[in-house]
Amino acid sequence: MPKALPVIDVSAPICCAPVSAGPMTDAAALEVALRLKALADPVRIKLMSILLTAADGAVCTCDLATGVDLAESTVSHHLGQLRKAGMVESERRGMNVHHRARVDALDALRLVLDPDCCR
Amino acid sequence: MPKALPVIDVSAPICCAPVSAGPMTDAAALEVALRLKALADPVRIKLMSILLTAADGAVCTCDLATGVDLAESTVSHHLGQLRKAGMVESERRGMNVHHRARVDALDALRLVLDPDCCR
DNA sequence: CCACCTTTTCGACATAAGTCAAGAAACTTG
DNA sequence: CAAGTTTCTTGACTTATGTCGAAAAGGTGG
Repeated sequence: MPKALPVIDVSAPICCAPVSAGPMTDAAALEVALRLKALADPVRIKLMSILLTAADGAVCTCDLATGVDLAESTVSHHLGQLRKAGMVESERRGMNVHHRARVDALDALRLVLDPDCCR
Repeated sequence: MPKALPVIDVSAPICCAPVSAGPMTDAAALEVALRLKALADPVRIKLMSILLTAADGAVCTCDLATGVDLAESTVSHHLGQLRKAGMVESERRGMNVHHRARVDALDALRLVLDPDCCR
């Protein structure tokens, strides 16, 4: 997998380089791929699902760990991936850290994947 | 990465299990993740981009290899991944094989990722 | 049937990625 | 400050993945 290193700030919402606006540059393709990779894991999809459907939209790490039935260190790792890709934001509340899904990032990603985006 | 094997027929368009329709089952999350994983690679994103913007919508393997500047065996591998995930369909035309993007699959995936899908 | 072209399959290799346990870090409360 | 709780980091391990070259498979035309 010898691939260019992810030196990109991928935590900001995707600017604009839809897959259907002409053949993509390598840089644009990498940017999109990095965000997709952050979501391309069953555990992380389930985490997003839990966050998106949570009552007040925010859930602490330990509850997420219970939700996906994995070690907390593993969940922390996955949350780090999602945060690095801008899909989740985290905020400390007392002893706990509450996480919430960034709907804007999800929307931006969906737009980039829209085949009709630029027609 | 000890994960359940992808024994799922992932080449059919996603049925319906949006991330925002309540906490996902493991099976649903896996199904979505497998399709995302197929797209979560810079080369494959660029291939999709080329296919989506091609004049008649279909491109042969060798032209795709030129487009991404990789060995044809590598491109064939990536196309296999995309095909297995239902993102591309391929058809033999004489000596060449022409590939085209499956817009329906892309649309289905975007719908599943829609936070407002079930509200 | 044979020479040639395109595509896929197969090995082999290097790198990336998911998982956990153990320990460090951040915070609260007595 | 000390004890307890939650979270993150680190290290180690196993498995998955992207890449290529070589060879096989599929198709065309003399």
